[in-house]
Amino acid sequence: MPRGAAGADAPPLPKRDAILEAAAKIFMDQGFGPASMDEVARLAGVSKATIYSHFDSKQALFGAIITGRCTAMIPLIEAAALGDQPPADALRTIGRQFLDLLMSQGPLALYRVVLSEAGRFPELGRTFYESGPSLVANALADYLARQHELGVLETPRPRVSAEQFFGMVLGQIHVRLMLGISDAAPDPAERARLVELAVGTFLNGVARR
Amino acid sequence: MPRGAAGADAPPLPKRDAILEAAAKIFMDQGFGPASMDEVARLAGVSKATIYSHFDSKQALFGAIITGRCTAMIPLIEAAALGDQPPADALRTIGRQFLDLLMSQGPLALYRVVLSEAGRFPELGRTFYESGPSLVANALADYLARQHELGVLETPRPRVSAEQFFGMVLGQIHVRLMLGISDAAPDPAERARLVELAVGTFLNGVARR
DNA sequence: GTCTATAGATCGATAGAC
DNA sequence: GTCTATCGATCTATAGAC
Repeated sequence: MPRGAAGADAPPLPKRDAILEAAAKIFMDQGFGPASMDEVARLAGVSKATIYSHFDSKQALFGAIITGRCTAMIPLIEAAALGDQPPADALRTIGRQFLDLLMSQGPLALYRVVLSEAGRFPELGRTFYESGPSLVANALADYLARQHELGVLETPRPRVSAEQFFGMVLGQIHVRLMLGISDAAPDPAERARLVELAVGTFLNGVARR
Repeated sequence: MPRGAAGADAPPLPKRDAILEAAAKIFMDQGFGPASMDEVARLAGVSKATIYSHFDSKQALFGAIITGRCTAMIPLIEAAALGDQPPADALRTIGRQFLDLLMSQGPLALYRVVLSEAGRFPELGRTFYESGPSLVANALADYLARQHELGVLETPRPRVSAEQFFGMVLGQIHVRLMLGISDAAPDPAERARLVELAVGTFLNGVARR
């Protein structure tokens, strides 16, 4: 793997970048098994031998692509700083961001591919989980722990409560989307109503009395 | 497909049954793509030509297997009759059953396979959803609608509330299991605590005041 | 580094004998 | 119905020329 980390901007290895871009598209569209190196070569405009001069194997190329996509999710999630907003505002904000993120094409396709290959590439499952679901749950858990200490909310197990809140917001939407059920995606207005209902029920449920 | 529906008991076609059993094991273990008809034939103790005399194609065999497994989930779910139990009991019961079902090997492997092939076999996604997640959500939604009419709970959108309750119970457990995260499965005592916490928060949240 | 050409293996599906 | 044997297509990976 020459040139481990290139400069900030930099198109220093045009063919290598072309391979990465083509492989990303094909792996994300088709998954590991059905994707063929011939097709990657054709889309990248290089020969198959060139691919194998940059990457050891199909598995290595796949791993590089998917790991990159997983870590690319991290900034999307870390942007959600809850600070010391009132609980209703904080939950509404992060709930809405969470729902929008989970319904967007990129993370959805990435989750699909990682799931399909979690057996063959166990470390990818952990990388995905820690770059996505775990990170967002930790962000909310930190907020809930603070509100618990402040005496505002009754959340003695903040990480569990955080997961339960996100589970509430999501309901079965993600399952329907993953299964390809038609009309599975609620429009923005309905999404707002779902988040509002979840926030209301959750806050009622964990309010200090 | 000879002998559309056999008699009640009946091992009338031993080779056909051997094929179905072997194919079920291999498809559930490996998924559609990686599974090979040679391996099915070997495990079933027949030749490949015999398989093709009973089933038109690999796709047809796969569809028969998966559809059968999906509809086999139905009795497991319809057993959950909530009747007119008090809300805390009803939610505790169905929440615990739901969590145990989602964590068991059979449905977990089936969900994994259906997800992987939802692109190739769109109708399987719908069959799975309607035999499993939708059925269990409807069962709880019916109960919540009744309690709403009785003035016990404030659940004007019972189907949404049902999905939100199940999402709460599950948290990120299913995601971790599907991704192969080690130590993803809570033991029975922790499972009981998680359900208890979800029931408490949810009922507090939707209680009529 | 990059190409063309191909080795070597696997797989779905079928032909033809019994 | 069931078998053996095989076709034809596809795939990963590499050898060898430039």
